[in-house]
Amino acid sequence: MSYRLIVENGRAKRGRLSTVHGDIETPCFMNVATVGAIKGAVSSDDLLSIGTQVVLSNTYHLHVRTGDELIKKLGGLHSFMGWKGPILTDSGGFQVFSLAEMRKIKEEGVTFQSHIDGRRIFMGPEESIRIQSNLGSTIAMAFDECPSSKADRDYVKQSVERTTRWLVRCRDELERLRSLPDTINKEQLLFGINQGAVYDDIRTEHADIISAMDLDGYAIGGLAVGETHEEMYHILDITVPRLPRNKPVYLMGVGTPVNIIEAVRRGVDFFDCVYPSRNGRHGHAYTHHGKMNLKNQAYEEDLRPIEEGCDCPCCRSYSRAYVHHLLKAKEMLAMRLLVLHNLHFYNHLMEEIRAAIEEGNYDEWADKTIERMTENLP
RNA sequence: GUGGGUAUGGCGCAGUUGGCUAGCGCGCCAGAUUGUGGCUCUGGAGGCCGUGGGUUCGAGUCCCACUAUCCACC
Repeated sequence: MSYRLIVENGRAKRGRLSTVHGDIETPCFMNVATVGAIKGAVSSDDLLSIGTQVVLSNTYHLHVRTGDELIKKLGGLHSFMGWKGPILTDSGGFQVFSLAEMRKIKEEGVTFQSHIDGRRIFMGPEESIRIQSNLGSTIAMAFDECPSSKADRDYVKQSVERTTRWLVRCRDELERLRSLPDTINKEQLLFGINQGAVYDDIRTEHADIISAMDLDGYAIGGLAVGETHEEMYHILDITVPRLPRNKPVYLMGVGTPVNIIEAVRRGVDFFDCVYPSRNGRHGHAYTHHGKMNLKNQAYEEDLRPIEEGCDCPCCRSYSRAYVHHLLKAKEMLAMRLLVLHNLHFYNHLMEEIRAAIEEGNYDEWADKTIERMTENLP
């Protein structure tokens, strides 16, 4: 279990994280499968054909529906969903704050109501890690609080301090569980999460504190939640250099292709975002020339593939006009084809990013690619 | 044929006792969406109110005729 830096190009890193479920070439985009499935009728087999390296599932969602204990009993998440590669599980912290109602935050953890059936659930660091251990994911995320980007300074400060105390408890609990005989993944990794909203000093101080804990990786959370792109890039500029250079860095929930290219430039290794899958379900396709809305009338008679030269399962066989028709007819196949195209696009974008770093011309490649992506589509 | 009902944007409907630029849902045309509730939100286009006449300062609204359509009866 190790992260190795292969090539550096400015702050951009080309690395490899070796895990029990295989190597992850970084920078890497994790494909979001919240409840153990990519939404849009995409199977684990499909993922092999579109270059997926890592799947991301969610602690909160799997706990409130189906249940982590049942999944453990059935052999763990990997065998349950038929995916042999790495899985990262998000801790549920974000969902507790974004989905659940009537939550009460205390030092021990958070009491909230399930968005499924309204029942009261308590989740703290130990509960989150126990669930993630039951799921047997490759990488577990620390249980954190994601304060609103509009939260005032005093609140953010005390929230971040609590998140740090929760991180210590997460680490201790994972260490305890890893040594138990019936634990599914005894090599489970733990990433800590940096918070601090848009307050520079809280961000950097917190980065320093968690860096000293020698975790398997570090995430930056609480970004892309309402602040501007400039604010987000600024937080990366001041935070990433405080995190260990020889550990993977994960920017949570980000983002657009341009966001990712810019964040790699600032030293980020891991990404995840619902855009390719959610926007795919809603009719949007990502390309090297920007995002297109296939529902638009402009594509009604367009027999070209979504992107010339793309070898995804959609572009190989179907036209924009056909996808447009499927969307109008509300056929499930439209969602499936667009999600496959978008994830293929993201996964292969990361390949291009890795190649550019290896070739030593990342900045130049990034500028040129961003320019192309912000053109207006035909 | 007789009696009754209904005619308002593509579809389904609201429109007070006649009173300002005639509304709503769906659809259509666009735009948002960043650690996912197969959503949601925000804009926009589109109507000589079935036709013709009348009453009135003023008619989608009241009156007459016609046309179309629905229901019941013969």
